[in-house]
Amino acid sequence: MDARFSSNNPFISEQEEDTTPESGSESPPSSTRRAMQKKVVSVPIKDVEGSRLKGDSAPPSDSWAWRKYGQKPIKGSPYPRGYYRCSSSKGCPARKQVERSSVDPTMLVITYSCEHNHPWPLPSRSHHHHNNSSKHAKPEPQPDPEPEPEPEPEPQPEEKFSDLADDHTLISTSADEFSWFGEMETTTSTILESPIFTESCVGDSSDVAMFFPMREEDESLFADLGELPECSTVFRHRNFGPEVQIC
DNA sequence: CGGGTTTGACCCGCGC
DNA sequence: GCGCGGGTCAAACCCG
Repeated sequence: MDARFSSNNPFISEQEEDTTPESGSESPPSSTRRAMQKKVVSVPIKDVEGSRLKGDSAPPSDSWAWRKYGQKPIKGSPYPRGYYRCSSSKGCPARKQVERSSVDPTMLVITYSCEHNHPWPLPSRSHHHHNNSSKHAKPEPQPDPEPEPEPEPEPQPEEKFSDLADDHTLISTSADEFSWFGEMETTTSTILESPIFTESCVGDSSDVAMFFPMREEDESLFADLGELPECSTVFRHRNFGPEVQIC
């Protein structure tokens, strides 16, 4: 497994493409085809640690809140695919699909989808602004009641924080995850949120409005993140520090 | 009580 | 035209 990690090349397969509006009754009569930016991120489930503990499709909850709205078994994959919608904001079109790699059960494939001109979800810090431990600040689902064949990838790790200590791993995960967002814009001193809120999807409704003021709270946000293993690690390694620019 | 997850059903697009 | 597969919604249930 080291090979995977050693592979400087992240497990991230970025690929943006315009997707026409899927079925869904969201835009029923509208023949408006919204170009959806799709990004696929693959991360070692190990990084996601909690996944196994809480559910198998528990993605590395970045700083955003996602609400699971569906799950379906995918043909060709022994694992089901979880559909998540951002619950950070009300009219957040951002969606996230989490599924396990059919080839690498140890890999978690997260597909982010966002409309070309829509507001991105914001850190759900408001949700966990008071969480300092490994409570439940994340939208992590409960134990996986799914009958997964589970090719037996990992033997039930005993170390829960060990992973957290693994910065390398985390970096590959979170960093890359956000990286794709950054690619939309500059990726120099921008953090995950910058690009996201900058142009990807922003400027729409009151939801966003409430986010702007948060700018100053960013520090607080990071403070919270500091408690979060994933985020904290990422930021630190990135040397980005608590400098977030929502817009 | 509120938020979130779960599960089944429905709908749509595409391929044959 | 039918079937398959994928995606989303909605109701019910559970947890905090």
